[in-house]
Amino acid sequence: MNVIIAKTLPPKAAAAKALPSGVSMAEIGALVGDPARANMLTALMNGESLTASDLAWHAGVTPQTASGHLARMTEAELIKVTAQGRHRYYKLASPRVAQMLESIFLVASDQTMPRRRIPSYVDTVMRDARTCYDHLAGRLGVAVADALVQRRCVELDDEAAVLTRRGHRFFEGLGVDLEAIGRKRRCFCRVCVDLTERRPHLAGAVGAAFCTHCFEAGWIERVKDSRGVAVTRRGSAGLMEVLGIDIPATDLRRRVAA
Amino acid sequence: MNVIIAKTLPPKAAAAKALPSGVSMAEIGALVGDPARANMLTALMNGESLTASDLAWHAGVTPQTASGHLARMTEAELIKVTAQGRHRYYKLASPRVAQMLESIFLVASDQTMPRRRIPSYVDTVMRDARTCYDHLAGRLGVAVADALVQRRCVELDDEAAVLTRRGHRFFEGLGVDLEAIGRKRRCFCRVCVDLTERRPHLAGAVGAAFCTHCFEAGWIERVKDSRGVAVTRRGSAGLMEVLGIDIPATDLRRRVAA
DNA sequence: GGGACATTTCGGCCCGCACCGAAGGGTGAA
DNA sequence: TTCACCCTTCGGTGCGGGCCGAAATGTCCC
Repeated sequence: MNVIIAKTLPPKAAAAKALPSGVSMAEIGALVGDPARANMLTALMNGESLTASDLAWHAGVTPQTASGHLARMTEAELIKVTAQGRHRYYKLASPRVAQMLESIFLVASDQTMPRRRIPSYVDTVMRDARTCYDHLAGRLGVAVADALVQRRCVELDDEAAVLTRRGHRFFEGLGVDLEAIGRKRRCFCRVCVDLTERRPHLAGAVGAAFCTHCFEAGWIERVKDSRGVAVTRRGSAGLMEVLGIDIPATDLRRRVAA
Repeated sequence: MNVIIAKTLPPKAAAAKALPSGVSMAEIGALVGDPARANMLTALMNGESLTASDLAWHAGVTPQTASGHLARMTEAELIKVTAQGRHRYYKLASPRVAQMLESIFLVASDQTMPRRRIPSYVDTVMRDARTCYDHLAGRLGVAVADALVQRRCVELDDEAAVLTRRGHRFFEGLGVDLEAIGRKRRCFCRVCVDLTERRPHLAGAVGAAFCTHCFEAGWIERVKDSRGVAVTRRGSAGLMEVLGIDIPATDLRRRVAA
């Protein structure tokens, strides 16, 4: 042990002693770093629970392979499982995990944007409207955010947003229970940069509450096997009435025909 | 194209056609998923630029191995390189990347918290005060945030924060140029959950501006080979005077002795 | 009870890649 | 020019882990 040691002390040993360090971060990264697992997590990003078989299909692997992946992710507490009959339903363990995936997505989209891919039909639906774990995204999400800003219901910026007094009244008028989610007077929301639109939309508690409202009011419906959502006729009318935004009802005929 | 096809269409092919999907996310995850690279990224999380050799040391690998890692991460635009003489300085490519790493860290700390590790001296320094890419964290960061809230300079919640009018005056009194960073009247900041304290502290533009001010005023100094920062005597006095918080100057003697 | 189905465990194959030693540009100092 | 140093590329080794086939467990339904 000489002076040099202090500088050349094995970093790995040092890292092992340290708290949340590169190693633990690497474990999470490695879990997300496999295509099969990444596809599973992506499929779970809409906030729903899916069975092991569903996830195997999304990942494009056999059930036995998927089972191993799911066990590892459950062990690491990235996902949670609830047994129900002979099915086992998996979902993301927490909003924190969803937020992490979201941020990884965002970085990933930075590099993949340049090399253009052929937009598929699935992409079109996704671009129009989709859920981002618990809130709205895509053109719909951005349009809603824009309308809320224009009506002075929220003020927003690159990093965060705040619900104004007028915004409170607006959501209460819609029947959204702000007391349950919002603190005292002020109610903050997180801002989430939209992958496809490259513009901010509303996330956080308020974004989630509005999204829930849209589902409950029958304004939007989940599209099977996709993170995309379809805007119903009633939703199109409702959005126009409430926010003055013109979103045509999603044409599902091509989807249905398929 | 029949009905079955729509359901049993090879998911991998579908993913290839889709936009930012599991595959691109997996690429990023895989990069972060290696211990050596994760340690490098962790080392870069303080926002500084480091040479290839420094990073090799932090990763605990030989220079030639590190070189390969750095090339891959540069290629993926996770980091940026600037040649300077015979040195090559690497730094994180963007705040977005830093934010992603931060969120991965947060998830990673959730799982590693339960199994207690022996707190090393490095941990102690880190817990007291450190930088989180461009803003303050640790006990210092949380104390600053608390003091600002108590003085009604900011209002904050789990997701975001907003600088009040009084807060504007406070920072202007400190000589921080808010015009450069803040929009009109309102100025938002992102909130970052502290890894060690498990409580929110100030991030975003305002957090970064305050951190910069602390460095420029000589209140804090970087600790070599660590993300930790040391509070100077002047800093201790300054923080007491300005925010009324009692942070003793960091005792570096043990560090110097090493 | 028997058969279909969901899910898991086990065993073995094999590809990818992290690692290092050796060697080759490039830059700076003597 | 020569040496020292930083960083890179190349070649070969070894291990981890993702994959599937086969088979076991458990659940639902007839």
